[in-house]
Amino acid sequence: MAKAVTEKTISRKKQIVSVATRLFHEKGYHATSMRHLAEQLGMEAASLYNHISGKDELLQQICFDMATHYNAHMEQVENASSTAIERVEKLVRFHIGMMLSHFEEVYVTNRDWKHLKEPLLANFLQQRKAYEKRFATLVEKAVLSREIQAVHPHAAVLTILSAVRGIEFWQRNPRNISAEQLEEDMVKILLNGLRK
Amino acid sequence: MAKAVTEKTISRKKQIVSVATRLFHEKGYHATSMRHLAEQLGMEAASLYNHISGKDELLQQICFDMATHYNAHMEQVENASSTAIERVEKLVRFHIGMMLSHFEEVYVTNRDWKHLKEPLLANFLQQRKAYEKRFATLVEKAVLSREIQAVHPHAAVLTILSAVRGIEFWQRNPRNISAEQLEEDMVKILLNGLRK
DNA sequence: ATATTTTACTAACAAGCGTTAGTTTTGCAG
DNA sequence: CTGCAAAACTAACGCTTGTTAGTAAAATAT
Repeated sequence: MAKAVTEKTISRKKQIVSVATRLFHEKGYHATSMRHLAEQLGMEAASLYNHISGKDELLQQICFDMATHYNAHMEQVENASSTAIERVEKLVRFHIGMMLSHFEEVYVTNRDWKHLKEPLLANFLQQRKAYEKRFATLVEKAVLSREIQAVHPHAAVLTILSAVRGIEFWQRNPRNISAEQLEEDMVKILLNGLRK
Repeated sequence: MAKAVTEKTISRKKQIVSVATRLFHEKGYHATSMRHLAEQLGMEAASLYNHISGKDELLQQICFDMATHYNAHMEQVENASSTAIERVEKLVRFHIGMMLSHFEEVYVTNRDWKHLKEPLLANFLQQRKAYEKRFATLVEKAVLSREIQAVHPHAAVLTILSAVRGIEFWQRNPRNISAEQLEEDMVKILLNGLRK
């Protein structure tokens, strides 16, 4: 054999996914063409197919990478020794942190997962649903132990997850307020909103 | 003259915009083709151009309709005789109501405004920015009159607007919880979160 | 150094896109 | 009933899309 699937092969592929993430974020999945993507990488569109099977795969890589990342963190939070409300706060801060440090991937996943193709679309949706369920269970525990007020756990999760998503507006216009203050204010509103 | 621009002409155009809204919501702006849109209306793609100038115009109609709607309501709230926090609550409930009653238009506007073409894209962004500014001013007044805790007004607006956007997840899966309870829980979390 | 594999290239495909031109049908006004 | 405008049709345009085939260059292993 000539070269195992090591370093450079992988790094080239990762590079492609990385640039694709940026373009998908800027223009959206369907409005991004393989030719434009190739151009940004200094190559021809046809050459991309030496590294990936098709445009689909790029979106898959992004979305399922995120899903795996989220699930891994959820496991970690569930296994930590904390009160229920502390776990919820950890999740809130994690999601805020992801929006700040992995903005483009999160953004693309949130907006373009709809364009995944069918066996994987169902898989993705199921993972997302399961994640929200685990999140809701943690909120429910905090309600039952009277650490927070009586809200429907699903409504709380919905509110939290989407509030955090709003950081995308801040990313477009980050001058008014620092990332740290945004995080603190957002945690303040959401956690104080849940408390009694 | 044969027929003024009345009833039927307008209603046909509105019908087109209405179906386009549904398709844009389902598939996104770029993934929706004029041929598919026409098919859903029982006509040929070319016939659409007797009613609209192009695909762009459909997106414009949707986005600027929403912007006008929002601005009109903002004016109404500003002129109402209420405390600052009451105004904020009115806005929160208005946005929740819009997500529930005009879901598809709001969704498409939120996601696809990026694809507006240039003189109008700038116009839209400026309107959006101005709206957020007016919203933030109301929050700031509530902070200054000590009705709510000291948060950065922009962070609060960001949190509120995006939390409400999360109703799109509920729309996909409305069995777990009623619209009314969702609204009450969301208002509870957000308003209680703002209060001291 | 040679053999082998990986990666890039050029050229082209079939399909789909938004849109226009020209024509026929429909439907209301006089 | 006639005339005219609105709204549908067919056909086609130029262009872009994702992707494949075949080949040349580059990089690696022995």
